[in-house]
Amino acid sequence: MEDVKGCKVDEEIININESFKCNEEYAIIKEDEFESTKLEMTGVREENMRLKTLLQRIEKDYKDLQMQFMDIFQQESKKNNGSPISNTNGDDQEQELVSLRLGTSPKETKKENIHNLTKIARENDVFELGLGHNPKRLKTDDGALGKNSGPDNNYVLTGKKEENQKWGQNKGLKTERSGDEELCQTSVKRARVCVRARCDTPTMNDGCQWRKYGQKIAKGNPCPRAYYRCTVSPSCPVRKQVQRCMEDMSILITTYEGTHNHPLPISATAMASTTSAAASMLLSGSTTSQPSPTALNLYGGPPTFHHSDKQHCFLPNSPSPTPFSTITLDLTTNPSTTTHGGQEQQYQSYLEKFNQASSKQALTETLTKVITSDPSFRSVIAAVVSTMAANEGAGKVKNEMINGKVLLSALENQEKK
DNA sequence: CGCTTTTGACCCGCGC
DNA sequence: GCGCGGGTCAAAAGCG
Repeated sequence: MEDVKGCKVDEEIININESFKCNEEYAIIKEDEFESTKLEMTGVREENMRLKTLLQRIEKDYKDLQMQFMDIFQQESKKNNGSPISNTNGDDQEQELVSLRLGTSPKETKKENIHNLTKIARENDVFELGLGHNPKRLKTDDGALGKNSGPDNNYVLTGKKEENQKWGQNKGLKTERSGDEELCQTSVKRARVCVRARCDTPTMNDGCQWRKYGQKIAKGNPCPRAYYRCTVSPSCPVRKQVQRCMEDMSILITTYEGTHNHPLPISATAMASTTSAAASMLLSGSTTSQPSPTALNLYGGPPTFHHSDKQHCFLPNSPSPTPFSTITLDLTTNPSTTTHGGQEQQYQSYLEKFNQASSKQALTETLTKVITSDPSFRSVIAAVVSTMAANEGAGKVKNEMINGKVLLSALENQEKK
């Protein structure tokens, strides 16, 4: 009996010893992991510091440019005060001002622009989150990029007409605005950003919330065209149209129009900033009086320009000129391109390629304007940096670092040029 | 119950 | 003036 008990005790001792050994080994492994994580974190921290420094430099440059612009603007104002301002000059000036801000309507008064610039300068100290979002716009029209349908919209329109003004083609709608404003309205070039991407789902997940409000079978394409509204904010004028490409059903063509008048979730910022930048490039880069569709192939090769071909982009294909300018961002030629999974990376790569493509088109000037004036770019960086600050996990930090790196390298490249 | 989607009707501009 | 096509509305249906 005693022997049996002794055996059991021995067995238990052996078991305990073994488990102790296991724990010891486990502890050693964990310690190694901890050490390597610590090293990784140190690296990430160093990278973080480097990026912060770079960001500060960019911000400083931005401020300098802002100051220079303000100086020039003030000098111009003084000149104009000395002599009677002709309408043409005034308009030119407005246009110039407008071209320095993404999504700003020429209808904004000079005073408002000064006000906005001052605000931008002030905001340099505090980053704002949210892309393509510009709640501070005071008097804007709605619909195309840079427009807002807020309560201070001074259109006197009702129901459908108002709706048409927001999204439609603005065909001869009569408003009670002054002649001056009407003149501006007719000269406004509206931008639509058409994104072509391979996608096997009904819509591309761009991070934003959309509500479907209509569907139509468009002539020449058996696939129905779906109409979506942004539902993040009830007053948001942004809409998108989604349709499958007739030639390649795996390609989804998404056309965005309008600017979000509310903060966007971070997941939506990549697409919002890209479409915003693309639209800005189109609006300020185009010198033709007639809006001409432009296509950018973002995955290498020379950028493909094509005309308003409904096979590629289902935009209004009436032969008469419309107030819309169109830029097509083609994501379809990259063999690795798929939606979902690596969507975030895709957008980031997309941003980088967008920069490259832009330079290829000798639009560096425009892009520089975008970089220096576009709150969206600042917001992208802001979003990345604040996420880095907020996220404690090393993995998340690393991901955001990658995102930040892509954006910052794009900015660096642009600066070098 | 509230939100979203569906879908036929409607409006509007344009060409003939 | 009429028909066509694009875009939107809004009631009904669907869904969680």
